[in-house]
Amino acid sequence: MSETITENTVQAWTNLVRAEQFVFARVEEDLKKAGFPPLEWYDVLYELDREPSGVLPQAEVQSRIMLAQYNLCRLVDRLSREDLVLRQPSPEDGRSNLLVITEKGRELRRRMWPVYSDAIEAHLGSRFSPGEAERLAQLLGKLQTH
Amino acid sequence: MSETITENTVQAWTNLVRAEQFVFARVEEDLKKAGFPPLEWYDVLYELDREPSGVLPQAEVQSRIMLAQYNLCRLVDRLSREDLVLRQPSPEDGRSNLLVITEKGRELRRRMWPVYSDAIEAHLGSRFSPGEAERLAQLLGKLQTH
DNA sequence: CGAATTTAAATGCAACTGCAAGCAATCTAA
DNA sequence: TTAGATTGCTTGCAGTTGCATTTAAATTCG
Repeated sequence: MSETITENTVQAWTNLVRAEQFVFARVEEDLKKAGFPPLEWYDVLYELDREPSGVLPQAEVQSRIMLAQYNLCRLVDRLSREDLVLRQPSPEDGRSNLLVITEKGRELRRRMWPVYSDAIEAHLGSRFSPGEAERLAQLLGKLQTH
Repeated sequence: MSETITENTVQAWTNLVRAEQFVFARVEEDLKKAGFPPLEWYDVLYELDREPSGVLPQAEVQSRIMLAQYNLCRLVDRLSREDLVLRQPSPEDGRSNLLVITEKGRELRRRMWPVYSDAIEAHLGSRFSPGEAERLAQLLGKLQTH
């Protein structure tokens, strides 16, 4: 038997999907216009750059950003082809890769951030009061755990 | 010069993207497990099915669901290959297609809905009180206009 | 120990997407 | 009216994704 579902829930679902697509597309568009790569590149560079060592196991990166294993594998192919990241065999675990951010990778991330943050502000932040943004973040936070 | 951006805004952005990906993936997974096609198929069938006539111009469908023109074109290829939708030349405008939902298309949409709504309830609705769902929908609604 | 399982990563294939270009019908404005 | 722009749709190509499978290393457990 099918569970009951309220109109509010359906509306929240619909708006969640639409709002995300809408805002995401605009933010990526702004980055692209500025000559930058897609956001998933930023996500990987960000995770590595905020490690003081600049190193993380590939599997750890995968668990932090939301990307299937084979997709991260191929994203790392692209990143290392551009010398933004190095892929090294782990000395501790023969199955594992270590990803190392390069200076070029750190610099790209650094240059992307002003454009990225402006885009977030323009397409999301500017539409909310501080209290609303906080409340939205808090409500959305409830959706991200099993 | 780069605009200022607040921590709350960044958090709202991050949670928006993560929550949407997280919930969307789970809802699609449930549909797939039940042997159903991707959600975009539902979106098209839904727009047509709720028209009493079951007919809409392709361009009108495109403006209602969020899909690039060439992607809708190819989605309609797939839908019509499965006899869920018919693509007819418009008698009014020689450039335009009319999309017509078939009985098979209506029936598929009807069968998908219980699985779909259960998934929305399980992955989104059940995590909120009615007031929270309403508030979330309202906040997200502010993001969907130019 | 050592066979069976699990984990990390990579890859061939088919399907899907984005981009740029194309075609044809319609609209616009001199 | 008619040249030029716009609109609706399609398509070739290159790049990306999902799925299923493979390889190799590490872990589990009888």
